[in-house]
Amino acid sequence: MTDMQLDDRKIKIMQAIIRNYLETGEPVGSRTISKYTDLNLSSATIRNEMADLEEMGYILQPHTSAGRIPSDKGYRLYVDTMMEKKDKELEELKEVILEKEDKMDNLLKQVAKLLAVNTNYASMISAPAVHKNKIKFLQLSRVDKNQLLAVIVMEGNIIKNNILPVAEELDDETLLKLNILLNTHLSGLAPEEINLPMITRMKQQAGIHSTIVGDVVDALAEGIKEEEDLEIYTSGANNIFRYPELADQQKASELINTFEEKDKLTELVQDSLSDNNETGIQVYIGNETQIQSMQDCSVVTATYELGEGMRGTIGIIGPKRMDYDKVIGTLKTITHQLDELYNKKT
Amino acid sequence: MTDMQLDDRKIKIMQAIIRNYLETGEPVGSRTISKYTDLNLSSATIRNEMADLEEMGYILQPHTSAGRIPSDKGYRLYVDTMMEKKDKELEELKEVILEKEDKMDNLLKQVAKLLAVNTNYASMISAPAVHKNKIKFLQLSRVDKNQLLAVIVMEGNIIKNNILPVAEELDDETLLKLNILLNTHLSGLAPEEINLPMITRMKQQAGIHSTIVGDVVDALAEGIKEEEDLEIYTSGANNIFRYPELADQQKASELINTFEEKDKLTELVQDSLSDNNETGIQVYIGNETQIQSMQDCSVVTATYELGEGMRGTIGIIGPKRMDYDKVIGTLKTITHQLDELYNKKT
DNA sequence: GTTAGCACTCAACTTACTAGAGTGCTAACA
DNA sequence: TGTTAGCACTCTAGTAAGTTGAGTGCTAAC
Repeated sequence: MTDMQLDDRKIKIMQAIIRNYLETGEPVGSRTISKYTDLNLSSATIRNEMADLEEMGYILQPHTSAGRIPSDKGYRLYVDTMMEKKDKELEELKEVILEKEDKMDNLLKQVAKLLAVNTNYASMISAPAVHKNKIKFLQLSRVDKNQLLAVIVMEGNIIKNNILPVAEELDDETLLKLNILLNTHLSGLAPEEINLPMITRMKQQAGIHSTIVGDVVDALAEGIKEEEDLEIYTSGANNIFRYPELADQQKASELINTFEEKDKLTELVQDSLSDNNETGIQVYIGNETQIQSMQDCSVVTATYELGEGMRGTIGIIGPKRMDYDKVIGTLKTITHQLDELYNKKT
Repeated sequence: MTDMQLDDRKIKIMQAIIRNYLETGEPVGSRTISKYTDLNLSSATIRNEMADLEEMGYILQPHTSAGRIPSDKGYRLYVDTMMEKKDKELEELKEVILEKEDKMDNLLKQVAKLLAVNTNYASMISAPAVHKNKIKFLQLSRVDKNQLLAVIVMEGNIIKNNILPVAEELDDETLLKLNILLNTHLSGLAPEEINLPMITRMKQQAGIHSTIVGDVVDALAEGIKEEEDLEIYTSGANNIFRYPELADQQKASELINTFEEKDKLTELVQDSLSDNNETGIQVYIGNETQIQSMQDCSVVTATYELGEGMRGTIGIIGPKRMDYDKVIGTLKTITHQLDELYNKKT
């Protein structure tokens, strides 16, 4: 009972079950395996082994007289230890992505779409978070009598704008002074390095215009906060209809909703960003995501990095029987491409 | 045959059929109508009338022994002539929207969501197109040795940024001069008013820095172009699962795809913007949209206007048997709210 | 340890039947 | 002439019963 071992034969059978199920989506029976593998065993023997595997929790039966399907534990085994890595089709995507947009959000949308189309699963991508990113340059300009424009350029040329209302009209000279003040104090810093004493000092130096300094700092803070509930783009939601196990009305509706609302996806992205394994790739099977509506899905995420401190997440959402090999390969490719793209541009 | 008239009684019956069908979504039979109306007619008489209405094309039978459902022509009749206008529930939404975000895209997303939640249909909203909008203010600043930042502020405080690479480093004075040059020539103009002679003149005045002037103009042009393939936000896509007539896999998949891809929606928005009827409200029933995947849907659109020349479209997408009264009411409310919001903010 | 054989199970499909809602038509009525 | 009662007919949706086939577990023999 408890001393059962995952010996070599069991592993081979397990592999055969999963491979077959990934392809067909149907429960697989003993007879199929008996032919599918090179073990030359009869279906009866396979049946015995399968009974063991079931007891061990790697496979389960939808109903008494059906074949077996992998359990979450079974998929996990497969992903962790049994998958073949293939490092091909790097080339295929190469050109597509490189010619792309310079605007960040368009690029991300394109990538999401590219992924969805290539894999036939749904995809998501989170905009890189910039909280560790440094301020490169600040500028206040007068838009009209009682409005100032504050432009903040961060490392990696991420730009934030804010319109600030002002009570008194400022002359050019004051504006210039304020700009110099702000830049000498703030540029080169990451937002999290800006502390209260620093702000107080700046306000002192700004004299009667201290409120403006306050406003600029607020604008900065807001820019950061905005970045923190990260922007997520999704694509290929309708791909879920390709997989009967996800396509019934109830599930489809909930899934579509999850893609649209995005707040659940944010959790997922946060999680994936925080967990630092060496490859940057993570696989969530079924309930491992903690997202109710994704019980019957698997999610594969990868972290990409543009320069220092700017990390985002790409993810593929599909049925549990997704083609993990291919998905992981594709994600690796794309993250490499993004790296390359960034290095070329700066 | 051909001399059949839509007399009073037929209209009343027609109305009863549609009302009933809007509520239930089931084909309605003669007996139901005979009770539903105050006409005090037997089901047999109603049957005769219904046969007429069918011949005239206002209703149809899904199959021989079922009741009747309205045809597109029937819905059209209803929307054009028979609908009760109700101008209520203006109040209910009032507060929700006013406290909202200052960032345009967030506002639009919120509005889309508000609509979807309130109506239980899918919604879309297009960002206001700015092509007629005037340039308020331009500014070039030096980010580092070989990069300039061009900020363009348009009327209504719409801001565009562009990073320009430059070959030679510019000193502060030249930069100031260029800024003055650009602002004196361009501010106050709508992008379409900027013509070639004007550009040439500016380049002349800029002397050796004429390439920069060219770059700025390009950046402007690009900003406009970007605005022209209009941004559209959607919400409530999963609401389609509430209506069995849209919820089967095939249709749902296509619809979800249409919402996601958005290019088809763009056509719709274009159309709705170009057609100027006095109310700004338009109803597309079934094939009137020309969008294949929306054959079984109706779309109601409304145009909103923020200041001069900045018009966008809001739309509700639902089943043909949508509650047209309510939808039109809600759209009117929202467009008013948007107007108000704009007036308050400027 | 492996396998052939057999009884058993159960979802999925087919077929036949029933109920009920609705129609069109005819004939009678006011 | 318009309205209505009545009736035969149609067609979907739902139910029940039977059939098929893939698959299992178990036993006994190799």
